[in-house]
Amino acid sequence: MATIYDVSKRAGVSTATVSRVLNNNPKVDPDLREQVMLAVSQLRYVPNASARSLVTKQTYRVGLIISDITNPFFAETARGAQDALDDRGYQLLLANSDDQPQRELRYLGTFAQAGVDGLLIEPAMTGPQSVAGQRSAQRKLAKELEALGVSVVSYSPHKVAINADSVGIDEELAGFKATDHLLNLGNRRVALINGPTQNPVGIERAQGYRRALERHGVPFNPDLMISTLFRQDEGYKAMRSLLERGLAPTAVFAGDDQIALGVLLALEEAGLAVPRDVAIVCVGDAQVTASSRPSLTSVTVPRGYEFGRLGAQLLLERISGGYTGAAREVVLETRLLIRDSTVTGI
Amino acid sequence: MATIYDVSKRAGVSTATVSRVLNNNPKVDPDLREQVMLAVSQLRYVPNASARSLVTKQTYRVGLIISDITNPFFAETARGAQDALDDRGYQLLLANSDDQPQRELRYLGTFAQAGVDGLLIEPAMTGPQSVAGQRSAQRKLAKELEALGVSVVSYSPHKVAINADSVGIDEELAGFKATDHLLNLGNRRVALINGPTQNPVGIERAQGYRRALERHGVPFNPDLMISTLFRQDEGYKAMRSLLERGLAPTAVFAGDDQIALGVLLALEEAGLAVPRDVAIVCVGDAQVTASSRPSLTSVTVPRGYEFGRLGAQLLLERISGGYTGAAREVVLETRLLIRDSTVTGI
DNA sequence: CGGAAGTGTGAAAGCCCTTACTCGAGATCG
DNA sequence: CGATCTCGAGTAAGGGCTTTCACACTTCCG
Repeated sequence: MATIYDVSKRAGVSTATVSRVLNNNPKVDPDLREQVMLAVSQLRYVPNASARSLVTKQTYRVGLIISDITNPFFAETARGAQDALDDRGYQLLLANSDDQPQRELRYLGTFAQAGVDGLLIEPAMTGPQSVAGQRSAQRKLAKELEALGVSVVSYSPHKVAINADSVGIDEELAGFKATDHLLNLGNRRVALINGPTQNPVGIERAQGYRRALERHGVPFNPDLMISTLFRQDEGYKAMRSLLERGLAPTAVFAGDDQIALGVLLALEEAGLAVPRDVAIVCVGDAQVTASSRPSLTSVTVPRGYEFGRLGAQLLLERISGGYTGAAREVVLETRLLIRDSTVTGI
Repeated sequence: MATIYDVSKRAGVSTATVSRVLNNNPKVDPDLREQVMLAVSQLRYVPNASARSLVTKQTYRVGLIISDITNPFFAETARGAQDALDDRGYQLLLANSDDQPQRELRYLGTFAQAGVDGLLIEPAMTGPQSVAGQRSAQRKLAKELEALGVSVVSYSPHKVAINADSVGIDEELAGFKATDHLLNLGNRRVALINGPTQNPVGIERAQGYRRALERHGVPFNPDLMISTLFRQDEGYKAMRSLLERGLAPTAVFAGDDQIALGVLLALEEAGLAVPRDVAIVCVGDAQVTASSRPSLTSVTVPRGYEFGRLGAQLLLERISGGYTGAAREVVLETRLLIRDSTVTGI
């Protein structure tokens, strides 16, 4: 591997000049610049990123911590983030927390050591402070995040650390809209099959669910609320368990589109018609919910791609020093799309 | 940020000793070791990865170049790879090539500069040498790969560079099996809706398709072969275009499960029954193809997760010097699963 | 035409680690 | 008990790059 020294010798200049050329410093004689470029290409010289980072304190690397890349939403998030980062020459490091706080913390450490310039994080453990145990976990994360000393953008409606921007949707409202729709259609036995109990997104959607029930004067029935994972197979299992326990609801609010897909499968298997026997609403992606059969009524979330892209952009602004103000909270809009899983024949 | 020097001062030892402690060098007095550890935690010291890499020439970073993380198969691949790497303290850098050779090459450069220890790559442009234009592209990739000088594992049945291991399936055979099944059922107008023309996987599946046609004495009809992307929306469009042009086949071999899902949608929309009017086979994931309605007959590929995990393991063996031999080719088995999209009432 | 100001270049320090190599002290042996 | 060996710890030399600072050379103005 050729070094900057080799290049400088070949081009007959100092390493300082080579460095200037490589960094597009304008104060370099065009002739010399050309000589240097020539030497660079002849030697197939590639600057050593470690050495460079050592002095500049910049790594051009950003960490992304999500629960699971296998979830299509996060795959899109990753894609959006990567595209945005790539435009500016940044690289993306991937980590899957599986929604486990300790894994999240571990990756935080790993990234700290690797020296990332910034961090995109979908926090596993921040939630409204009212929830038991959440508070200390949240504090811990915030502390770590601040100790890290890098820019942070979180995919959560909550401030995860001082000066950490966030992009998300109003999860509580989404949950409310979904449940409200089912109740408006006359349903009274409305089940909620949700993500993990400690997941902030799940928690808030559940709060919206309960607010809607209250609003409509329907008592909350704990038996009808199941916490599982945001995955198709888990949604399937949860719905089956409801049916097997003789708790069949007239409507299901599925925590996300993956769960809804599983619910659909379980109902079909049980010979129940959607929406005649059981109606389904979920919070999820417009495309995904449109292409299932029957199509799913959903409170649509902007595509994961948008989340990724936007988050990365906010992050880059902070990294580059383009923005140094207080934490920004970007709240994207959701919309109720009524489709075949709640109302037929539209 | 504290440095190793700060730690050494506080612990009353030399930086060398601190370094030894940090790297678990056994030749350190237990007392000193403890003092050092204490100082480390008091100062919240985190070693600088750049400085370390600069001297050790190791980055503990591995690059993954795939066409698109948004494809569930590759999301799983990424997950599998990340899990395997994580076990050994390695990090994963993500890049999406979109199957474009020039993007692939660009990322190769980026990774070279960033200094990865190894590379996992799903090559966009290597294919059988008989295909026009492929050969030079293939050479170029191989050359770059070798110039990079890092260990490489490719997700392709072809040797992508000297000493590059690979893990994949026999794509040609998969294509053959799928098409053969359709022909055995009596179909004669069998369409192929495939991935990009320059994609090696697509190319080979297409070769299997043609071999099966030949075997059954069915002439190849170029009109029935469409190249698109391995995506649901693209599969949908392709099927629609076939129908609109009055080229409706009696059976479709979909290049992958995503395409198949799109085809299914288009057929349903056109009021065509599957499999009565049109049968469908695809190469794809056992779960995905099982959960569509109707379920999809498919030549099942091992889960992306396995690919990811296996590839990463091979790579780590090479990186650590545990294996230094010739290129290994891991060919995973495929199996034809007959389901509702070709035969009803089983 | 002398001095001030401006310009492009190079020398060298320093970023934070790892790792020969050196050295002193204690253990071992004849 | 002195010579030899062991072993743990420290010294110092880099690893490849950026950047400050000083320096030589032009250019410009009074």
